[in-house]
Amino acid sequence: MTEKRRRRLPRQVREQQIIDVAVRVFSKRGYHAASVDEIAELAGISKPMVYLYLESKEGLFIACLRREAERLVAAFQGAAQGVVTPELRLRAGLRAFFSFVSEHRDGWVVLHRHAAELSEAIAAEAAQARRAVMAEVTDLVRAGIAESGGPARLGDEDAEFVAHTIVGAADSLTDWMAEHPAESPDGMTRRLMNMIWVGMRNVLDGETWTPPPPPPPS
Amino acid sequence: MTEKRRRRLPRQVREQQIIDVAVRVFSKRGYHAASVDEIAELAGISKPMVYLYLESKEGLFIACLRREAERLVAAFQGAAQGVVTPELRLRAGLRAFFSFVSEHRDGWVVLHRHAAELSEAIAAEAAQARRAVMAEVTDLVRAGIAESGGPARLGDEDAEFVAHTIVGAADSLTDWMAEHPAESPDGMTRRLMNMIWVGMRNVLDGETWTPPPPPPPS
Amino acid sequence: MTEKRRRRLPRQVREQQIIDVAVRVFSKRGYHAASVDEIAELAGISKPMVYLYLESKEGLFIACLRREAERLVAAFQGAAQGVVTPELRLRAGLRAFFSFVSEHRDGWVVLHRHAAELSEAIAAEAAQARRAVMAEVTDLVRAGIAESGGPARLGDEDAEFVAHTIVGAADSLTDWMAEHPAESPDGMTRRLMNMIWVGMRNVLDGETWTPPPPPPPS
Amino acid sequence: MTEKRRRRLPRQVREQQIIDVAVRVFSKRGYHAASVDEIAELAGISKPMVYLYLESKEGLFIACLRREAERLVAAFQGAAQGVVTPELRLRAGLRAFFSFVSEHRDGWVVLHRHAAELSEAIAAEAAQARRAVMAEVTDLVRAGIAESGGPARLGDEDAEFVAHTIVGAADSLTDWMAEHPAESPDGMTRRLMNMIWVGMRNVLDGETWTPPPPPPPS
DNA sequence: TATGAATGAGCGTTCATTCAT
DNA sequence: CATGAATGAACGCTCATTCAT
Repeated sequence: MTEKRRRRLPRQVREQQIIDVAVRVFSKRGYHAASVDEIAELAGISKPMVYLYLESKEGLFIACLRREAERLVAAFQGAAQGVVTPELRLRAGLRAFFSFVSEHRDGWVVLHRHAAELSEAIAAEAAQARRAVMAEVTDLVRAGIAESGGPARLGDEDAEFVAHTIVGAADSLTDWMAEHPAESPDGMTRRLMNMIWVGMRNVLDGETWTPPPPPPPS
Repeated sequence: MTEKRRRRLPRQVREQQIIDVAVRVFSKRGYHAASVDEIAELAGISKPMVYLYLESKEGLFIACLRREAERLVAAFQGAAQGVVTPELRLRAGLRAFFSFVSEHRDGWVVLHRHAAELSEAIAAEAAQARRAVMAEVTDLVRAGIAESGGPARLGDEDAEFVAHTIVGAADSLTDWMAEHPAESPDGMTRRLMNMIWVGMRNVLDGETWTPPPPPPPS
Repeated sequence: MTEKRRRRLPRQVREQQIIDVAVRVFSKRGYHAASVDEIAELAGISKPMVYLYLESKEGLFIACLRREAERLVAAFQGAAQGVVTPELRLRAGLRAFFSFVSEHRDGWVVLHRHAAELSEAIAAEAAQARRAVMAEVTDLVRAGIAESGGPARLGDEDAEFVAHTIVGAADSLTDWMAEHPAESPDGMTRRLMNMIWVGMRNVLDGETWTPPPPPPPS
Repeated sequence: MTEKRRRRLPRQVREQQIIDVAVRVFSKRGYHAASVDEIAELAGISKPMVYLYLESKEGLFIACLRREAERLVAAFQGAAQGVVTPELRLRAGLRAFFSFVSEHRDGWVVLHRHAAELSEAIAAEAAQARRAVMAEVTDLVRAGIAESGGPARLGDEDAEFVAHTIVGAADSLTDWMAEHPAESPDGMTRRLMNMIWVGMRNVLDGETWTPPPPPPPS
């Protein structure tokens, strides 16, 4: 028998093991298609342990949500640490995001791509987790423009609009990144900064794009 | 029997009725949490009819996927019809997208936000549906820059990068839009154009954003 | 294969079959120890049918409770039909009870002997079923004494006390009866009437038993 | 650690503590719905202790059964101690019963109202416990009638019939008593003696109640 | 003496799917 | 064209019981 003898582990360790596995499985299958059986088996324990420590499938999923949200927020905050110019702070944030997704793709999927299939109870928790992430970005944006001499009248609306644009773009680009494995988080960041930095300034400065005049008939 | 006798309807009509309901239900519940029972009941027919016409739950979902993808692609194509300048074509495409989501939110959700919970068979179909949409946008982008005197050497990579950015931003902004019901598709489009048009030109022209020099020590 | 081909039966018939079996199983095992699996198997159908028709294990048990309570109350009422003197009405009621228990022992067990293990939801239903039976007896008692020239001041309390005595005695005697199979419902009734008729008159007439004086010391 | 450290207690004490709790829990929930987890927690010890001392859930229940039966039998015997006339001995026994139920309702429930849900092994034990109680009452009845000049030919059958009547009535009256909290064991006893004493004499003397003649037609 | 860690087995429930009419 | 009747298979969850310390 090559089977590993299950060693008795203290609760905290087992709990993290379970959550580690659960994030992977939830990410791969989605909430409903994931089965507690599979999670338990991959974690090398029996089902009742999962229930003993995490209460229910819902509880397990929420634990995953919370941990991954905390990790991502921590990544943001760590990245901005000590960076002074707003431009560079945004860059650092984006780089942190792309690094996080590179290294914790499952975590990001669990956090961001399960809205449709969740029970009301979980949906609330998920919304809050996503709001926490979005808030970090919004802060980055708002602080950025404020410090860089932007208009004081910057509204919440505009900042949130920009944040949604950036997060959505970044999220979508994780797919692109998956198809271009050579691309590093640094490269992604440079590309995306290039694409949005100027536009962001436009929006936050209140400049408005207007349709060009129709070309003169030849 | 006061109950209304269902009239016997030709197959095509019934099929569309079923798909209409199914899109709503799949959108609200997600693929796994949606039950064929509920769909049949809301469609006012018995379960075996669903299987007679759509083969299986998977078949039903795929039918939904295809129809909504077709509708969205058609919306893009209709919007670009007769519009000459690339800038305006992009604008028209975005406006079509936001209109589609405003009016067919369920369709968009089914198309775009169920990646995680799908069986392999469906996932392939879904990926293709999304690729079809992404291809439309990529074409818009590529054509745009080509006509507007952009570099001939424009790589597929860059165009796809930009397309991912735009689609991701637009997708994410549907959430923002849902929280700001006063905003019209036209308004959304102007805001987003403002944010990305210049950056897109930068990227496609090969200009690169570089980190600013560190501020001089005080 | 001697296995009987399951015939397709209309809902009402199947429902009664299921309840028939369920009463037997609940009676033998008690609510918690009874398994829906066993009930389904003995009924010759699959588990989902039970849930389709009876909603849940609780629903199934409540259906049993209701049907048996109705049957017993009907037996009481049928027995009293056309009997004029109160004494004979009580006798008829008791005879009906003993007949019911002889022929539907399981029904009586389900009705009367499961108080301890029921969920709050079911306990309420069970209490009501038992109250319905007790009410029949109380009426019998009250009507009896009233017509036979008993005191007008007969209180609800006394009538219920007597009813409890009679029902409790009769219930307990079903055990005795089970150990004396030769005894007929008629015989049981005569024995029990003999035992309680006079005492009942005493109680309802307000006569009170008093401890006899201590025997004179020798 | 503000938590009180459980003191190590000698086996006998712990055992009684566990049984105390178990009687309460079994009474409230019924045998199957009661969980060893709950009992252990309420007893303030860990589950393995329960198994160490009582072997199994069955063993625990049987221990409860035995202790409560012993207590009730002791109560009967203590009550009859030194009472000479049979009438008063019966009265004393009934009073002891009602007192016991007033003070140990849980014990009585465990003893008497769980027939339906017990495993064969336990059912036998429970039947024996109930028989022990019934035997006490039967003795009371038999002794009573014998001493008071009743017929020598008194059969076991009759005595047991009477005992069943009395025990069943008394049991059922515990419900009535629960709804009339003002009633004391003494009051219950007087009421019940009033109701059954004469009838009991009738039965044991061999007198038979006969249906009255039909009323003359008017 | 005492317990935290762990599990095999089973139960209530649901769901996609099919059969017979 | 249309459906009421029926089920195999799986899933979430719990429980009595034991092991290792």
